Amino acid sequence: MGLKIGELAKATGTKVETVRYYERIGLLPQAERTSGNYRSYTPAHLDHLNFIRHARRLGFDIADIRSLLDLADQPERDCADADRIASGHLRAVEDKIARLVLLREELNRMIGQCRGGSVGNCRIIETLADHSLCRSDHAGG
Amino acid sequence: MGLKIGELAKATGTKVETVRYYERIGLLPQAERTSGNYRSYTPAHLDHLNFIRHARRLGFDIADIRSLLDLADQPERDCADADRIASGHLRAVEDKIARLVLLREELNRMIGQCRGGSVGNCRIIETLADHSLCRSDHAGG
DNA sequence: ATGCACCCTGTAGCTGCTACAGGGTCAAGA
DNA sequence: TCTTGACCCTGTAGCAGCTACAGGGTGCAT
Repeated sequence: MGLKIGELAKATGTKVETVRYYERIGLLPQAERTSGNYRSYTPAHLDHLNFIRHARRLGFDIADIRSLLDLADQPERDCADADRIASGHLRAVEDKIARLVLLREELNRMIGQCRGGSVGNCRIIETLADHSLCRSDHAGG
Repeated sequence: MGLKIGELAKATGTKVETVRYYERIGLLPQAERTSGNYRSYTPAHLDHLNFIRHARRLGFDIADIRSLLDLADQPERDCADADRIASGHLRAVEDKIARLVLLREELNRMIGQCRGGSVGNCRIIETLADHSLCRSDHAGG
């Protein structure tokens, strides 16, 4: 009657192993078993897993998803908790972007200085080997 | 005479365990040992580790750093190899930024729709639970 | 009876470290 | 000489979030 794990996986764009993993870590509730010991999933499981997958695609980590699922189960609770989790994640994403943008600039600078030729006078290798750059984070602050 | 591991670590802003890890995976050449079985590092090790740390700070992975170190050891080789590695990494960084920017927008939209109140009508939770969004990547492409 | 697609459990691997446990070494001080 | 304490050693397990086996069982069709 219920969905088999492969069907659930296909319906949500998840790998079978990942579904089992979510169950093992307690993110997805245990499924009933058939007489042959196959997992048998309900539409509620489908919703649950869709929620998880969507949150994962948005970059939420497992701990956050646990909290969000908890909240989703208690409709009377204050939305502020969900807001806090999402905003915290947004800030983390913004931080990551900022760090990557700096990185991109530094890489661009490095690559832009490479005028071809042999490794012996390659600016890329030189930059990486440069002593004065090696601990700029420590020297600077 | 040479540097002890703690001294090398301090001089490069690395943890002692990390230095041992780099040696174990063959990224940093083995050090001589003292009579008491302590590792004894040379200035060449210091240069080598500084190179590694700088490349790591720029986000290069271990495999790339291995290649870059290889290149740095062969000054007669064509710089294009170094350029290829660096440019490939740059592209990966740009990809990551692009994906995170999309993520940021989606998170912003989601959070912006939250008008407070109870979880029961929280747009954040609703968005995550929304079926139509759950496999948009499949549906759309 | 046989083949095949699917399911099961358990465990190891991925990246780049980090953090122990349980010991040994070495220089300084009492 | 003994002891303290900072350092060093090896080996192994843990983090996140899966992924990929090995080695077996189930269920349906032929």
